[in-house]
Amino acid sequence: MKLIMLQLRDLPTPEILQKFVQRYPEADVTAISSFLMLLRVATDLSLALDACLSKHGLLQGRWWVLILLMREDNLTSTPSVLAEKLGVSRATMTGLLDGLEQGGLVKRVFSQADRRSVQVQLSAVGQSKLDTVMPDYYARVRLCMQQLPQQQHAELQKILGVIVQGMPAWDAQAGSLTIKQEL
Amino acid sequence: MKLIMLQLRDLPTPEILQKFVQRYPEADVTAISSFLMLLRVATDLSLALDACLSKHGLLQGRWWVLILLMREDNLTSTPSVLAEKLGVSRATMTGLLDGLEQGGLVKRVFSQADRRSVQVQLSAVGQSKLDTVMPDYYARVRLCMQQLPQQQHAELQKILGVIVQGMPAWDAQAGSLTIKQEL
DNA sequence: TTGACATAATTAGGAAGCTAACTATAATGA
DNA sequence: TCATTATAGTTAGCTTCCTAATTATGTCAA
Repeated sequence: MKLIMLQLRDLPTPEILQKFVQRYPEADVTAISSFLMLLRVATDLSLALDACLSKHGLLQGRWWVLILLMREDNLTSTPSVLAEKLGVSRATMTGLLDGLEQGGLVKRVFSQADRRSVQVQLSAVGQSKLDTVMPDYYARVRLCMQQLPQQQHAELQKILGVIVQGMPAWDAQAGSLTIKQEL
Repeated sequence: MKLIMLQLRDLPTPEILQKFVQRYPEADVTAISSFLMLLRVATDLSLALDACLSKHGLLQGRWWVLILLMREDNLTSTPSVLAEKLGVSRATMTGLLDGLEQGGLVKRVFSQADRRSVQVQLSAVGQSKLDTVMPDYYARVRLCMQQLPQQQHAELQKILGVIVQGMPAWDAQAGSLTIKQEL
């Protein structure tokens, strides 16, 4: 499943929200505002991240692969596991690894134990690329978050946790409510 | 600029974060955790939205266009304005409108005032499609947010506002810090 | 008036994701 | 044992985004 988030430059004004509530009474203005702001801020952050990475000649997908490899003690993993952790298809991971291998940032090593499988290894060049990019990335994350006191971070993370826990409700019950709605 | 957010299924454990901090001392674990959780929750929400819309035969891009049109008093706008508000290129908007027009959800009307311009109008079919989709969408947003008390919504929106305001720092100063870092 | 520039929309071609099909290898069980 | 099924990775073809170029029209100032 492809995940494209649009930029939503134009959040609804209170007047517009009111207009929608009049037509659709089940709308909860507060919940909708939070939902839209969340999407909006996240897409802005993701765009900023893209811009930062592109200065270093990297794309987000390939960069996350490098990070996932660096997390491993032996700097090594397999395409399937990487795809799973990154939430992309194995086909997409093949493409990401092709790009990284071409740039010499990772190396594919064929496994003796299971000849279907491939070990992907972060190369010295890849590690060195991360050593250039990560300080820049971390500095930017720190800067754009620095107005937020420690206390608020905890609050934000708590709130996000609550939303995550509420997400199963999204799939589970909304359908039946809709049916009730349409009767 | 294309905006693809990967799913980041695998947030770093405290141990892994610690490992990264040791190599990159400028890393701020709290800020990074907030940053990653924010991206993670937003992508989950966006995926859930996709799933909801696809049940109604819609894709996110086209759906947002319908909403933008419905916000207008005369249900009408132009491709340029829609592209601007949605944060996509005009070329992409052409494609979105092609799809919507093919399904009869919008109508292109050539303007007499400015013959370069096209007026895009939400059709009765399009309005009726929204009348089916929006109650379902709003019900789901309400459900997945319902564990969050009103007070927390205000807190969340305040925090997101602070982050948005901090974002210029992302582009402005990180570069110089990086240079200092690399000396 | 008309030449230069600006603007609206589209078209053409490329990037990076997806699903489905394919190849090779491994595991299972009658 | 060996046919069936499962798994790892890749390839092929599609989608929807993008940028750049194109076409048509409008604006402005010499």
